[in-house]
Amino acid sequence: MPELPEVETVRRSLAPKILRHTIEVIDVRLPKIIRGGAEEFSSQLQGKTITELDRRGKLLTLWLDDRKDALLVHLKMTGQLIFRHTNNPNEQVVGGHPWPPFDGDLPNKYSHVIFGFDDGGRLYFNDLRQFGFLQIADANEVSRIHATYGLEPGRPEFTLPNFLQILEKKRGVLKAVLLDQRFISGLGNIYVDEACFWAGILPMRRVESLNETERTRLFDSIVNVIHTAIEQRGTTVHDYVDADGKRGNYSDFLMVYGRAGLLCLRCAEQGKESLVQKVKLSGRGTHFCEKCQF
DNA sequence: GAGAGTGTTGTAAC
DNA sequence: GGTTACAACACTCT
Repeated sequence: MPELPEVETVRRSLAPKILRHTIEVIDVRLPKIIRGGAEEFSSQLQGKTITELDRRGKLLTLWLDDRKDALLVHLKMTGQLIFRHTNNPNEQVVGGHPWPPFDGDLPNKYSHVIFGFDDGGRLYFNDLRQFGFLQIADANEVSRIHATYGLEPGRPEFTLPNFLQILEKKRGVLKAVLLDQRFISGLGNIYVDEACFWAGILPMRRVESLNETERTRLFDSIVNVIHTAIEQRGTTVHDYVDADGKRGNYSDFLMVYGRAGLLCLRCAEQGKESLVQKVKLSGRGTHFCEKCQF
């Protein structure tokens, strides 16, 4: 599940490969993946150079040429952006470069959009569940979309005072609040559960019931979880890989997510015994330890 | 082999 | 405004 650390890892691994390179060929194999129509999409991208690679929350923004338009990419649940240099001599040559692309396992049946770059590089947008999308937007539209995203861990504005200030206005179940991208952007199911664990707070608590100490612990936990997860190049549960096709290592650091029925590691460390619980909250599988989260 | 579970986001309905 | 349900989808697990 690509959340902030995964999308950031894709951004970092992809940037050196495509920045200042020009898109020569676009192959849209599943038109419904393109928001706003596949025909215009291809004609608008043809011959454009990627000049900047931004991220807002879980949304990637690939700026084109003079920053007038951008290519937006959302990976949703199972999307991948994998880059390869072609090495198959039997490929047909189109526009001075081999086409169609083929490199070992790619493209596969989930490769819905393929970009061919001027240096022979290939960018594959794969998506098993087809929830992700690609979209061309002009600078105004990009600003409007970016503005819908809330305070973001890792950015300078993500300070304790700012966090406390916006939390003050929120009501409802903590899990739902933390998943709300308009409030805090970038957290998904995995990191919400992990942050709540580190903060020692139950995700089913209502935010209005949290005291200042708990709110501060929550802030610190979000910062630490996201920071460490980026350091570890994200979490791979099923499908997530970076632009090199590599898996993320934060899977080894998970304390509650995916550990239902297993011993709580923090309790075990303190000589206590408790099993990680799993319930459904806000429509999502929610993991916690009932002994060390309150 | 049927059915549930997996989770992001937008939308509808309460 | 919070909350729930559901839709998009395909694969894995029970």
